Amino acid sequence: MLDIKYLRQNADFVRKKMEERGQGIELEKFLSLDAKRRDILQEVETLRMERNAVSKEIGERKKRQGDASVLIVRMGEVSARIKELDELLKKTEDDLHDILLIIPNIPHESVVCGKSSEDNPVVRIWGGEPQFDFPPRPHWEIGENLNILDFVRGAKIAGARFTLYRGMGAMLERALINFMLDLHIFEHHYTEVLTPFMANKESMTGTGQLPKFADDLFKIEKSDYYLIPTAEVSVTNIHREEILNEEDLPLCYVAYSPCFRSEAGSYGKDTRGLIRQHQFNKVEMVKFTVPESSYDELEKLTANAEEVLQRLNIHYRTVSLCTAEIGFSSAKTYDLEVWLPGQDTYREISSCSNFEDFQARRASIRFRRTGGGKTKFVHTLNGSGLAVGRTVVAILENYQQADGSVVIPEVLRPYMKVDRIVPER
RNA sequence: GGAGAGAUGGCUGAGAGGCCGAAAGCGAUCGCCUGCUAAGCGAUUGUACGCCCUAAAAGGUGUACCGGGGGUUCGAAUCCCCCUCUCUCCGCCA
Repeated sequence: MLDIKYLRQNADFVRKKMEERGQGIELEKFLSLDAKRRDILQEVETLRMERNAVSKEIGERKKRQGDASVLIVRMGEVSARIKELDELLKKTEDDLHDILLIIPNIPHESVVCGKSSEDNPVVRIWGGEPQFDFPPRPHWEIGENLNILDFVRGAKIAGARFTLYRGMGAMLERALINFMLDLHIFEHHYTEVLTPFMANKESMTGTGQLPKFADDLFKIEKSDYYLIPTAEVSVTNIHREEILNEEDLPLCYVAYSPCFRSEAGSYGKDTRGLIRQHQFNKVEMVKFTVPESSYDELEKLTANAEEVLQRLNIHYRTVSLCTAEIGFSSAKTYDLEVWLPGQDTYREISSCSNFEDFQARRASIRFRRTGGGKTKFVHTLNGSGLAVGRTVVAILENYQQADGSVVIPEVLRPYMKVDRIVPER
């Protein structure tokens, strides 16, 4: 959510930035509602001032056994008018709020203006494509041949876009979760949290999933709960409606969670394999920082995510999303795209974003400077570190062997107890 | 699921229709005092929104806020209704 005063005073600039995003917003409606709200507020507050003064007078007259009936009658009228205006005010504020909640964040000045993923600048490339003396296969073939991924039974149990992991497949997923958590906890010094996997409407609104993206979420029937689409929701909302101390910042959390996404509107896209699932595992990093250091923290966060791929020794590149591609709540986002030889392409495996105060304002997450002063909104950041299912994909495809086996990356062997997954007889 | 108790500022905790943005204490900030530290003394000490002033702050002023929403009343932290959450007991349960 943008600052209402900022929006009022910089309407033209915001309009321009939204056009860069490819977003039209209802600025005129916002401005007229905003003006209307202030008109009503002035009238109703003047009336309240009168009511407060006269009510006091009534109390004093009654105490002195005086007659207050004329005043009481008049205040009855004033109160009726206040009630009328209050209703109008509430309606106006609700309408205003509705508009405010669906305006995206303003992209940071370093974000390039673009129209599609073609325009995302590549900022780094790490490693190189592995060479195969056989045609590399896609992970779904590798996984099925090894009998570690069962797409048919996953679909039987739940439906399309669900997968059953089996044997070393299940263990690989679990090893990756632990490897990533251990790295971020012990070497990058994040605090581990394990959160609820469902969240309420307030939390979903706080991080920006609601109200605009309700269709992307799974909602639990007959309740106010939604399955989280990312741990970003539950972790960021840890501090919703809190005032933090400057000396405690930055707060850095890491959380494992399953993620649930309806994938509405992506019918027919990535239907094979693990790439696009209704449920997938992710290790997520979340930071709460002071405004002046949030972009430094974004670089560190991105480096922390990249470290996972480097330790796994898998080729990837880092891109900076252009204005048309960054998410609704984000001011700047780096995507990590991992190389998938079986599909001869790069695929997103992590997304690291600085939301500046956009989420903090929605969720009312503030901090107080050491030594006092006014409270300010923190900056929030998050990044996948990494999407676990897609990491399994990357390992299967990058570490596949001619005989159909898959070598386990060095760093995972302590977790896996084996150095290779071989086909079952 | 049943029965009961509660929710007040950064924290603890009073207040039970008007004198309440709210006692007291703690904490914090500033100042004084003290050859260190501790103690002591004095002052200040919420948030949001509007308006005035301002380049912007500061400042002034008004309104709202005592878990959330409705109601009663000239007037509600206080009375009534609904909801949420917390705690205790019973039942059920991993």
